Amino acid sequence: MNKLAIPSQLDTTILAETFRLLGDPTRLRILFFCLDEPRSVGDIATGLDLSQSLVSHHLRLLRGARLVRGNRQAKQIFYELADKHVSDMLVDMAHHVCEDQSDD
Amino acid sequence: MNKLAIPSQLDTTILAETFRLLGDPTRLRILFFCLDEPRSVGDIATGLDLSQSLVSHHLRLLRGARLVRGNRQAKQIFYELADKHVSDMLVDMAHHVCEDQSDD
DNA sequence: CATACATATGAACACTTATTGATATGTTTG
DNA sequence: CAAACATATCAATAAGTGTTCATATGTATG
Repeated sequence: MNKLAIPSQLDTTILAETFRLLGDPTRLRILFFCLDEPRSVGDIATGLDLSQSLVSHHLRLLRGARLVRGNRQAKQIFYELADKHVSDMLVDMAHHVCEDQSDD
Repeated sequence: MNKLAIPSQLDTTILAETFRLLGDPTRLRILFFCLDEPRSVGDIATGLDLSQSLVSHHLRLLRGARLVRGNRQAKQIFYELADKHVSDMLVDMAHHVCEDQSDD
């Protein structure tokens, strides 16, 4: 794909779908919480003060979009970001937004 | 902010807000359409086959988040991405997602 | 100043989605 | 195999959002 080419309508839809998933504060917090090390569902729920059910629901969406992966370890399932692309995306965007904070 | 620091809850909210706005196919198409050169509302509507009203509504949201800027030129108003940060963000993410397309 | 053109706004609707509470599935241990 | 623990799923609800249609605001021109 060219540097500044307008994505096809299909690509746009896929891209939007990814953005949409990242566009929820709870999901973003879950992602950042799993950024450094894999975390179990329970740890996420406790660490972010969310219900286990809610965490599981969000993880399903994130899993469906291949933004996270889960590895079972006995009874627990540890989730981490799917790959370096995803984590880079998050970190880059976080930087963009931080440097972007002009007054409103 | 540190490279891998977990953003504060406030930052997370702001970041999510930005992602959320990018998470709509129509808005994304508008943004990409204005990526190379400023475009009038009418041009956007015609070029993307959207109603003038819809384009205007979306532009208001994008304006509110300082993702686009509009410059009046006689009767028309030309919109362009707010700054290099925003365009870089878009291009970077587009690349990420393109390289990310594994089968599902 | 009236008309035409370009953009913005308001109300309403259909639709999606985040959250909760209850329950089911799966996994280990006694 | 039963009990305990961890995670996933189901159903329901409340809140948010994209889109449309009608109308208003603003700007130039005769």
